[in-house]
Amino acid sequence: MRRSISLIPQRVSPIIRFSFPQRCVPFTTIQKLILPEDNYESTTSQHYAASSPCFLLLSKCTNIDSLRKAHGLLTGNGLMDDLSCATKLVSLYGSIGYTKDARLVFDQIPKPDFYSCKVMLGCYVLNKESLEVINFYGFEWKHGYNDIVFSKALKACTELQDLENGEKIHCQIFKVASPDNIVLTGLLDMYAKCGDVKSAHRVFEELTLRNVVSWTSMIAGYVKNDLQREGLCLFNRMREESVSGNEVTYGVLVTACTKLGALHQGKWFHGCLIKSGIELSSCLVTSLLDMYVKCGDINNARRVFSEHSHVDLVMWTAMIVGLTHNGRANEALSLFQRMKGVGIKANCVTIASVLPGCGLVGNLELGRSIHGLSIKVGLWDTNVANALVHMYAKCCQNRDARYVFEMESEKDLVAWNSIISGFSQNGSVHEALFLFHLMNSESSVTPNGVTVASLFSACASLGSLAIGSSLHAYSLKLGFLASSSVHVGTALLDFYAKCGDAESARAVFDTIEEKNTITWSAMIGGYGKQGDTKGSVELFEEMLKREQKPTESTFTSILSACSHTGMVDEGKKYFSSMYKDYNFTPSTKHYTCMIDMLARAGELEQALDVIEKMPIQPDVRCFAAFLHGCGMHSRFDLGEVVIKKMLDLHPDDASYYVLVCNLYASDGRWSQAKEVRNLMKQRGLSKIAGHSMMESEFSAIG
DNA sequence: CTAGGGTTAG
Repeated sequence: MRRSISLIPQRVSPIIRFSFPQRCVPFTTIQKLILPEDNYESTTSQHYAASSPCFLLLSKCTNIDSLRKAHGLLTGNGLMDDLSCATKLVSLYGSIGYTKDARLVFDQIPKPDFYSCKVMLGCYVLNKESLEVINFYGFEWKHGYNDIVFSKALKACTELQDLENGEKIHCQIFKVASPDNIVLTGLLDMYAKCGDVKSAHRVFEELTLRNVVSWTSMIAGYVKNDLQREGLCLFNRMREESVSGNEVTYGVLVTACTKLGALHQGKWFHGCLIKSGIELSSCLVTSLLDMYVKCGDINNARRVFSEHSHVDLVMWTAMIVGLTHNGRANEALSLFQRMKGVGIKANCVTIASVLPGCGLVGNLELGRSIHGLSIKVGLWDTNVANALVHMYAKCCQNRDARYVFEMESEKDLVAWNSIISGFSQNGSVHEALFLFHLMNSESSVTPNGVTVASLFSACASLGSLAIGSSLHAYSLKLGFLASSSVHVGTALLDFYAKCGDAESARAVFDTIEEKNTITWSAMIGGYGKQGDTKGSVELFEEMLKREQKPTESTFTSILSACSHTGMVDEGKKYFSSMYKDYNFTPSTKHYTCMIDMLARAGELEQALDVIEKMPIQPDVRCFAAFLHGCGMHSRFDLGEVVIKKMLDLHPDDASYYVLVCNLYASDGRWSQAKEVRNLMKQRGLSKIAGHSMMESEFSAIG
């Protein structure tokens, strides 16, 4: 059928016929809007007479200008009383993002029907205005419900994390309808995302028909709420019921492995994916990449990264974050530079991910330039600001940290924690404590476990038993330890251990339910610090028995414990076990322990042998340990051999000269010590004397 | 109706 302007007078258009000429609307305007003859059919609504000229006019409007023009035209001619026109207008405004205009039109409809209400709701849904969806649903909905309306309303609750309204909708669903599978899956998803896994599971169990989507949704719900093991169990059940997973399912499972640190299991899922021939979407590739890199399997991460043809921003970011988490911040930073070189533009997430790396390696220059960049291109949100605060603090730029912090209009919990933890770590312990005081007195933000964990480590470096133990009492009162969080517990344990109170440390250790390697290592180190090598060794053996995997730093703790009490044989055993059984490459720290251990025990030839044969460059601590041993055992002959070598290697570093001075002084050779001091002066070197601190006043533990 | 990367803690 030919539909053109010539048909209009013959169709149902008394209004047009009478009103347009009367109001002197230039006919050409409408002509221009309506004229194209193509695609008329495709823009018709099933609900309204396609022939309505108003509708015809509107169906040609594709941008805000033409729509506003048409809107004015219709209003001016009193055509807005027509329900179909008004509804179409609502839908069009909504489709191009003008929900406020849509609502204005909707509110002028004298008697909106079910369809027009649905269209209005659809506008909010389309533009992800979840709050409006809920408001509209709650207050204006008078026209009955159907599954689609329920689904949309539930989705809005999910996005808003609005469990309360979600529960109300749940009640309504069963009052008025027998919902279909899609509504029920939406309901399950709402509960899961709002953190109510129990209700989600109840809905899931009551489902008569479980498909991939409902299984996946339930598994994802578990994983989102940190119940990875339950998620994996459910996957087994799913397989028993012969439902096979799709790419979404595997994505969720891989994420579960990442959270568990279960590299082996994750690899197995990767294998399943390859075998099943499921195509790897970017989401899935990112999950795999994230899993490998966060589990420390950098090689496989790199393989996934380089084998994927379109590496997008999210993948780059995942890789940067993973490297940083694995103590490879420098590689992360160079990856960030490479990403810019490839022409991929960072967003807020990337910025917030790179900054911790800058703080970790103390790359203030890059940190500052990122700060500048994010201001210049407007990449700014709370997370970026918080990351900047922490970066500046880590780089000892307290003023800058404080500046960015003060500039934040709404300081959230993370903002306070960022500055407090940053100051705690850079040695500005009193500033950290002062900010904690401000946080309590001048903000509405309540501290959490992260806050006190930071402060515990601050107290540890201050050696302040008094402040630390009152903070312990405070934490008990506020319940930060009741949930037996590993983080807080380990920080507290470490605090007592570093203050030399191994007994209290052990008491805390025993209350931590889910101990991890860091917990064990801290306790092993705690015994060592107190000279209780037996305690260290026993705990280390127990750790192995419980199948807790030691890390490099666990070996540092145990080796240093052995060195304190001269347990040379045990030390040698653990050192060789470290690289033979656990495949760890010994670091300078490990070598230092060995040198210290041998030197204290008087095995100075062996110690010298270690220095000469170690595959990495010995640092100042290695030499210090050796020279200390030389002093202890009056082997100045060996000492002088090393001194010469050492000063040749590091002629400009004052700390090495100090070692030499100390050695001469320990033998009472003051004149030679003075000579070295003079040599330092000549070369323009100076060193601030180091000091250690320990509070002598002890108070009861709260 | 289900799926990817982020800031603070040991």
